[in-house]
Amino acid sequence: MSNLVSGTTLAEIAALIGDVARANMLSALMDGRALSAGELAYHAGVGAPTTSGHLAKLTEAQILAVEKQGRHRYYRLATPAVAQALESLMSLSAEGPKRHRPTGPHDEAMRAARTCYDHLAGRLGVAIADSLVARDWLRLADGAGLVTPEGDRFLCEFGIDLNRGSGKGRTTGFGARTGKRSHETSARPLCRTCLDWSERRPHLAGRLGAALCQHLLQKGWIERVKDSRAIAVTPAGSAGFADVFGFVPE
Amino acid sequence: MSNLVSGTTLAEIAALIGDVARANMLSALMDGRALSAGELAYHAGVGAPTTSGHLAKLTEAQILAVEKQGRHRYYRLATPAVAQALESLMSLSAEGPKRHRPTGPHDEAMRAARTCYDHLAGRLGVAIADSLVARDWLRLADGAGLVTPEGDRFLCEFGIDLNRGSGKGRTTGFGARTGKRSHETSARPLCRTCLDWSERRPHLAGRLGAALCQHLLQKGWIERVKDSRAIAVTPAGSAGFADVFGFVPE
DNA sequence: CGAACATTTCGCTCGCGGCCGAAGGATGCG
DNA sequence: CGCATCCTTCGGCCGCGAGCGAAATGTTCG
Repeated sequence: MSNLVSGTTLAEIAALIGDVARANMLSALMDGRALSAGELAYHAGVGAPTTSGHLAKLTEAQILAVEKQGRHRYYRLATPAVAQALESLMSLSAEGPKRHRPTGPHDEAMRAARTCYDHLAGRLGVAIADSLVARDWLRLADGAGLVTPEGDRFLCEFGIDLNRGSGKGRTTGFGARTGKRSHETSARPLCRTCLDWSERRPHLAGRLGAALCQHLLQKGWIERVKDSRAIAVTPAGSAGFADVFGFVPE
Repeated sequence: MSNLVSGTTLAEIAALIGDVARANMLSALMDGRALSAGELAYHAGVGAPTTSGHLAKLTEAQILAVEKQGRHRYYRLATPAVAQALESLMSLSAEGPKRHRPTGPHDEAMRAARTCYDHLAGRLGVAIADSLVARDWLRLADGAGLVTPEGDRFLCEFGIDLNRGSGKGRTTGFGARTGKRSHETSARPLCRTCLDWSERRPHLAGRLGAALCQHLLQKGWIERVKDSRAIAVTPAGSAGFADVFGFVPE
């Protein structure tokens, strides 16, 4: 055999994700928040001891980070790169026409709108991306997005300033580090797109995606659904999306 | 438990990758070429029957595509999305400072320069990206890259026209499909970056990355190393890189 | 056609790893 | 303090699936 190193490490990391219990935990953590071991046990559908073992492995592999708070231990995805890897795996799994997924009611809510780590996904996320593109505020190509000057102006008015720290710099994290000319590097705001696993179309990720999601939550247009990654559009949001983005979010 | 669907499907796909033999096969296929079942058996380090079973599973899951040619069966990664997912998993596995990897000689060649599906990675890939950024021909931010007008001019002179089909449109594949305004969408060439698993720094992927790799091969500056994803820089390449990109490729 | 080769199917073994119950820290609260 | 809660460690059970050898299928030659 030839390249041992990449094969085994790839297998190690994938095997950690490739267990139903652990995958359920990771899915639950995909909304970017931290959950306690007990909550994760519930999501995974296994007992506490089993959960503990899984979490130890995932933490050891730096897939999760842990923060102890009193007698609870809160686990979260260690880095944005982890979220990105998980998302790309999920889009793969949607590939085959295969057997139809049961599509429970809970599932349907997720398809409509959900968070994907720090940004919006589902039909809502795709619709927002489409809207920005249709207005020529954003141009997508090759897995990346470029905010046009008009788009930048709109976002500014809307309350998002990409050139400042609105997204808290949590994303992949270059741009500031690449050269010593960080001020110049992001002269034109960029963003990353992310292939939506339910819609099979791109939605907005990266700094822009995170800033948008945060801003919409803050504006009260959308809100998190308890105990789920699903997102609900408020009445104010319905009006707002129609008015500003030109679509009615179902 | 909450979201069954995403968890189980995520686990299914990850478990397929999370086996040493299969991961080795996938790693071997990461150079974008198609390999026969026999060759894959060799790379995986297992016997022919075992290999056959693995390949059947991977094909069934649409991770691989198969093409029969005579008495051989050639397998390749089914889509660019698969390559992207694998790459993101590999960058994850490099995260931990953990135990030092053995770093065999073969491995060292891969770290110096290798192909990553359809583009260049390793120190060479990173150096090219750095060079383009340093000359302000390319700006990186947020996992995406933007070719500046000067950069576009340089690439054109160099023999790469991003606005035409130099990359054969094999990448993630938006841009042409998103709106009906494909001609306008790529008014300013974009590209995707890819976090190098050995260097922990971004290199160029997407259309630009693929076009560059292809062009450098064609120019004879680099060539594939037999039976490996490693890439060797030719004498012509050494001179060329120093001349055009301003660095000596070791 | 028959020999050589590539790949698959079948039947089997065996070891890794997920799972739980019980017991052992750790932390908070009255 | 003493009890309740949250989490972990330990020991043991058990099933899934990777692996191989032998034989079947298919394909290219001479």
